[in-house]
Amino acid sequence: SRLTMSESDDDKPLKSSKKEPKPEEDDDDVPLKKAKSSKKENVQSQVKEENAPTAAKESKKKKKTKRKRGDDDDDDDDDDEEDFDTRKKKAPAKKEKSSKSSSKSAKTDGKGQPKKPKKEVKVEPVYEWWKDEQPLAQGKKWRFLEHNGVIFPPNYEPHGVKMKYDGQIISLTPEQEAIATMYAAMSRTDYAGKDVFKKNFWKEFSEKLGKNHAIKDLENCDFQPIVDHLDAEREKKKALTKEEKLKIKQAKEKTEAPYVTVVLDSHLEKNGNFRVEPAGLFRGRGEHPKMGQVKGVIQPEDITMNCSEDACPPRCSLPGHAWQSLVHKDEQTWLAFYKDTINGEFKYVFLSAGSSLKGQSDREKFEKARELKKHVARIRQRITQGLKSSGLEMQQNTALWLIDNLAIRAGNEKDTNEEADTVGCCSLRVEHITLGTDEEGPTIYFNFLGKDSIEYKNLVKLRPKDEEKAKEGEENPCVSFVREGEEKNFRRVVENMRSLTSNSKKPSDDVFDQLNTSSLNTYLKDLMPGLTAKVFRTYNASFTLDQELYKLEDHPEKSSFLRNDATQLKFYNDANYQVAILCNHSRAVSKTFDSQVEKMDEKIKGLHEELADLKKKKKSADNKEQMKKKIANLEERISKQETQKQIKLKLAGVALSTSKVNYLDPRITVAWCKRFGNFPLNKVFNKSLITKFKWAIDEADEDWRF
DNA sequence: ACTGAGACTTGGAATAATTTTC
DNA sequence: GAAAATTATTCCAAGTCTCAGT
Repeated sequence: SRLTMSESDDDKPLKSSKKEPKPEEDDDDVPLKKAKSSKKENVQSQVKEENAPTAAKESKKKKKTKRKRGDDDDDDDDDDEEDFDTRKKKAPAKKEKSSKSSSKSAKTDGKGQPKKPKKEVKVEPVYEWWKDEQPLAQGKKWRFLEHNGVIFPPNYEPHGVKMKYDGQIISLTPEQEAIATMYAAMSRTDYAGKDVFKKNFWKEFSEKLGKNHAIKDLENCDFQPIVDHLDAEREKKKALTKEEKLKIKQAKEKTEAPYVTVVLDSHLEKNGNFRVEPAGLFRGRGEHPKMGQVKGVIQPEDITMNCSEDACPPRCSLPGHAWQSLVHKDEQTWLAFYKDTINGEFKYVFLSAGSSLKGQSDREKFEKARELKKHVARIRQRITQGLKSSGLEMQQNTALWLIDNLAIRAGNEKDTNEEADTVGCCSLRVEHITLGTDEEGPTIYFNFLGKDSIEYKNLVKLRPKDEEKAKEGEENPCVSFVREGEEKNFRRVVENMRSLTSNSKKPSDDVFDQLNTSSLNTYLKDLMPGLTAKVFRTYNASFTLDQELYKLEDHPEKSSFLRNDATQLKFYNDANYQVAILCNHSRAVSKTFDSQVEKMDEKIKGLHEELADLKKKKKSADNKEQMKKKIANLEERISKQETQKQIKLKLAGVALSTSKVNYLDPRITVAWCKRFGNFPLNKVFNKSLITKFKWAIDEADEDWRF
C-alpha cells in the first residue's frame, strides 16, 4: 500500500507542485525525531529533579519491570531517557513499519536542504497506538500514568491605579482592586452593556467593598483609570523588541516544559490543558444568568490528582499547599480535576487531542457511526412505522426523524436559573415551531437557540419541482429540502408536529412533552447496541462528506475541478460546507467584514477599468499578440478575485473547522486526497489535525469508504 | 423511574502566529 | 516594513451521555 503521508520526506510546502506523484508534507519524520529527544530530556530531567528522587526512581523501576512483562524487547537498564528513546525509535521499526519505510531513516538524515522560505509543516510526534496490540483489560485506560500535575497562574499583583467614584479618587484593597480590574478588562466587550452582567458583578463587588463603603453603586463608578492602565500595559508588551518577546516566550516554555509531556504506560504523551484557569469574570454565552460573577482562584486544595499507584505523584508547586487528594483511577483518562466556582462544574485536565487515549476514542466514535450506517435503513423503517402511532411512540419517532434528518442535538433539560435557555430536539418548545404551507406542500420553520445560544433557523420544505426555485433554495442556508424518499414521512411528521403544537398548548410548553433524552436513548439502544442520539449527527455529517466527495468521481466538470490545487480545494470545501450547514456550525462575521468586501469590490472594479483600458489600447497597439496575452492574464486575475469574493461571502457566517475536528471521519478525507493525485493533505488538514488524525492517515487508502 | 455526580465530546471566541498586501 | 488579513492555537463554556444510588 502506498502511503502518502508516511513516505515522503519532503517537508516543503508543496506549493509549486501540482500533482506530481510526490506526496507533500510528511516532514513528520524529521521534526518528529528532533522534538522527541528534546522533549524527553525535559520530562525526564524534570521528573528527576523536581520530584522526590527516591520516589521517582522507585516508580521507574516498577514501571520498567512492568514494561518488561508487557513487551520483552526492552530491557536496557540504564536510565530512563535512554529507555524512552530506544522505545520510541524501536517501536516503529520493529513493527510493521519496516515494510514500507526502509527509506525512512535515510530520508530523515538525507535532507540538508536550505531553509524553506515558507512555513514548515511540522507534525508532533505521536505514539502510534494503532500499531500496537492492546492488551489492556476491559475498561482500563492505562497501566501506568505519571505526570507533574498542573501549573497555576501567577498571583494577582496590585497595580495601585485608583478608580473613581462620583468623580472622587478611591483607594481599594488589593482584593477589591483585583475584581475591579477584571471588570475594567471587560469594558470594551459586549458584556459591559448587559444588565445581568452588571448586576452580578455589582453583587460581588459591593460585597467585597463591605458596608458603608464610599462606592454605593456601579453607575457612578469610573474604571477608566484602570482601563487606561491595562491599555498601557498591553502597549508596553507590544512595544517589546523581537528579542525580548522571544526571551519571554522561551522562559515560559522552560517553566512549562515539565507539564507538557506525561508518561502513559511505556511511552510519552502530550498533555492537554495543564494550566489552571485564572480567576476572572464569568463569560457565559447568550443570556447566561450568571455572567459577570467572579470565577474564583483555584487552589491546590481544590484539585484532585490522578496517577498510577506506582508512579511518582505530582508535586504541588505552591509552597505550603497540598492537593485535595490523590487517586489512582485507571478506568479514567483524566489527570486532574477541580470544580469551578460558578456552577460547580467539573474541569478536567486531559491529554491532548493527538494522544492515544483521545485518538482511540475518536476512532471508536467513527466506527460506531459506521456501524449505524449498516443499520440505518432498518432503523429508518422502524421510525417510519413509528410516525404513524400515537402517544409516546409517536413522539419518540417524530423526534428521531428530526434528529436524523436535520442533525439537531438531543436536547437535555436545563435549569434556566443556572444556565442560558437553549434547546435541542427533546426540549423544543411550541414557540420554536411554525407550521405552514407553500406551493410544494407543508413546511416547518424552526427558530430556536441551540448550543452556545447559536440561532437555528431553518425552513424545512419539500424540494420544488421547478429547477430554478430548487437551486435558489439550495443556496439559501436557512432553507432545507426534505431528503429524497422522505417526502411522505415528512408530511406525517408535519401532522404529528401539528398535534404536538396544537392550540391546547402554550407557546412555552414542550413539543415532546413525554420525552427526554434518556428515554430516547434507551429506545435507540434497542435499535442498535451503543446507539445514542448524537451518533446520528456524526453519521450524517460523515456520510454527507463521503457522498459529496464521491460526486467528483464522475462529475461532468471533473477536469475543471482537477485543474489545480485551488479548484480541487474548492471542491472539497464545498463538500465541507454542506456539512457545516447541516450541523449549523456558525461563527461571528468579522466586524470589518463589510469594509473588506467593499475593498474587494473596489479592487475588482479597478481591474475592470484596467481591462477596459487595455482593450482600448490594443486597437492601436502594434504588438497585438502581446496585448492579447496581457488581456487574458488580467481576465484570469479578475475571475480569481471574483471567486475569492464568492467564497468569502459564502463562508461569512459559517465555520468549517468544527465539523472537521469533530464530525467528519478523517479517513474520508485521507482517501479522497489519495484518490485524486495525492492531493496535499495539508491543504485540508492543518498541523493539529494531521497530528490528531495520524491514525487515519495511516489507515485509509484510496478506496476506503465510510 | 428519577436524580445528581461524573466523565467525556463538542463549540465558538479570543488570542497568537503567520502570510499577504500595500 | 507595517498594517491588514488569514490561519492556527488556546481557552473555557456548554453540550451529551453514563452510572450509581434511591
